[in-house]
Amino acid sequence: MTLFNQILEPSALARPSTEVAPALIGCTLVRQLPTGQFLRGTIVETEAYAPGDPAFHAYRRMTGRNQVVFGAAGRAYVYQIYGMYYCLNVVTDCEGIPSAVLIRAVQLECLPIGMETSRKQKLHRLAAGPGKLCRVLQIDRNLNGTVLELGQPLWIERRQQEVAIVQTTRIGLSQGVDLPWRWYVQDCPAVSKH
DNA sequence: TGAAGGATTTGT
DNA sequence: CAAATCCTTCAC
Repeated sequence: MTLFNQILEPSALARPSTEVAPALIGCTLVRQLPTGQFLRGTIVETEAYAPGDPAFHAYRRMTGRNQVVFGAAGRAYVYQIYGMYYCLNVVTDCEGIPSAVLIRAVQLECLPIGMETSRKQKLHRLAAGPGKLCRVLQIDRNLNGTVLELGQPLWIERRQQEVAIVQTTRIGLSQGVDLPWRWYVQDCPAVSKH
């Protein structure tokens, strides 16, 4: 029996974020907790952030917070937002080119252990949004800079089936609002906003 | 050293 | 529509 699907080859992420973002739709995000428990979800919504993009944290210059997105592809960029949530990005493109893909929503495969009694929420809404996703997968700043590969706390597995993808503008921004750099699975109930 | 504001979420 | 909540960034 196969325990894991084939992980993404590193070269799949070493491309511009606007190519990687739609390519990640349908892939599986895997989180291994310190307890050893695996949490798995299908990526159903992404956004691209690229050089010259005024909405990007790396728009102006390298800082302590954003330095990981200037590095090589294949690491996690995790930052805190509004003092209480975290957002998970996948660093893409080549070293020296700030570039990342925000993972906005995943469809969880099953309810995490211990959540049965805590909340009566619909499974497909538990990770519908970048902040909710990090909350349920227990992703915080400790995972910033983590290499996304098998055996690490986070990794990504290749898409098994084709899905219908919709491309639109990004959400929640004050700048770069017209760039069509958001992708999501058509008619998917786990997407943050349809 | 301080102030402004944010790639969000939730409840009113 | 506003609060929650705190870190990052930029200005002085």
